[in-house]
Amino acid sequence: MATATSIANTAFRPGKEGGKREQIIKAALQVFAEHGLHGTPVPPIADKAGVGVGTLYRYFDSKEALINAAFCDAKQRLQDHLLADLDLLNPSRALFDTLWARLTSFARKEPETFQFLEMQDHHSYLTAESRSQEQALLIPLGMMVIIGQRNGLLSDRIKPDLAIALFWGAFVGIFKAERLNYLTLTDDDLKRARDACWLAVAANRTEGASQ
Amino acid sequence: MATATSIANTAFRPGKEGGKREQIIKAALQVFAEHGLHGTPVPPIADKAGVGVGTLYRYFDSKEALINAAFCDAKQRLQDHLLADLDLLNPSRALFDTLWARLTSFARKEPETFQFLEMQDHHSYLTAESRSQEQALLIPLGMMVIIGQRNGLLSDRIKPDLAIALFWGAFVGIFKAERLNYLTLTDDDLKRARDACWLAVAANRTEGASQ
DNA sequence: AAATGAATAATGAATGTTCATTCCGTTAAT
DNA sequence: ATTAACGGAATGAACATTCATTATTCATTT
Repeated sequence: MATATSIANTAFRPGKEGGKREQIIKAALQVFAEHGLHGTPVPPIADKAGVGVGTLYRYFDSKEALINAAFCDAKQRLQDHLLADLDLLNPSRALFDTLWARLTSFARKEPETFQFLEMQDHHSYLTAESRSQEQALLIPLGMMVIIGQRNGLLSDRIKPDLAIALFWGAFVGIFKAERLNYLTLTDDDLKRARDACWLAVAANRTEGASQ
Repeated sequence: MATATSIANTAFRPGKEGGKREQIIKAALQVFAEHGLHGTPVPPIADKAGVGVGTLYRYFDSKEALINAAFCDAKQRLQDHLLADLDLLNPSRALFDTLWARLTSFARKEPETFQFLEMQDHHSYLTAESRSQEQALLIPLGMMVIIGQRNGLLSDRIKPDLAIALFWGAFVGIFKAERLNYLTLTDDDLKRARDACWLAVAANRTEGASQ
């Protein structure tokens, strides 16, 4: 057991042809998204990746390790896609629209990745390291909201974490509804949804109303 | 007189058919919510319900049947809790607040039930009948939104299904965030979140704006 | 009332299946 | 020819489900 582990760990050279690790992660993501984490056996993943089961275990110590790798990879890609070249310290309506557009294009281009990331049950699997990956997205967004509130752009009636959860939940909700065939989302629908979300979090002149 | 063994046994009142079916469904719900559908073996469910595995199979043909029963039961309870004595055909801000308050009290009183209902992976398990249960909640809500839009109370820029998905997603999102310890929700937070959601779906004078 | 036993309910060890992981014969690279 | 990568049958553990056995009920008899 210890021997196998060290072999897999020291494998800095993934065969002669790179990309196999990637293939496996990509395949894992798709199958996991479709059948759930506990729900998918390892062999189908290897199958989809076009490698043998034994090979898969050369690259990952266990199914759990594979899950964590897939999670980190997916989260990283989402972060890069969302935050690349974005000046979060200068919130504006345009910045909000950009974020929405990027979120949308991600959910459209990689629906399985998006679904995978929203699955409930990975949290029992994730290592501390995987969990911290979560923060890398949340913290910048949180700062953006704080600044937006200071600037008077965003409503300061709800705390930043809550605003993010609300917004994120709404976004996830409409794509989940589409996936389950409760509705279809046209580009126009997405724009209207975006504007509705903006109304929820933006500073609003009718605010002082008090509870 | 009976032996010591039978005395101990009769203390638990075995044999008599009491709400055993209910017990099992309730236990199943809790364990499923915690470990996921594929993730929970049947024996722990029987354990938690205080019955033997064989007994569980007296009441349910299979694990899948149990999942469906638990799902229908949970959905029914949510529906009853949300819609009881509610005049959905007369939408108003007050009605919206009532719905929110009921949703909140449900999520607070039965967090596992709420989580179970939002789990991604039941859909591959559900029978047609279980699925139709879904509609029993969605259809009345949809009607309410349609009427609200006709009345000028709700924005008609987004279609009813989308409004519901947005609102529902936001609600689920904030409770999910709380469950994962990304935030804590005070009663005040919940009211502010409610108001933010209202802004997202309510008719708004600044509407005609940008495309 | 107390006793009986046929009918019903409950049980958990036993069964066959599916899964994660390993192991070793084969293949490709140098 | 040597070494490392590969694949998939083989292995043992965990699982869903069954079934032979035990416990409980209750209508009937005494």
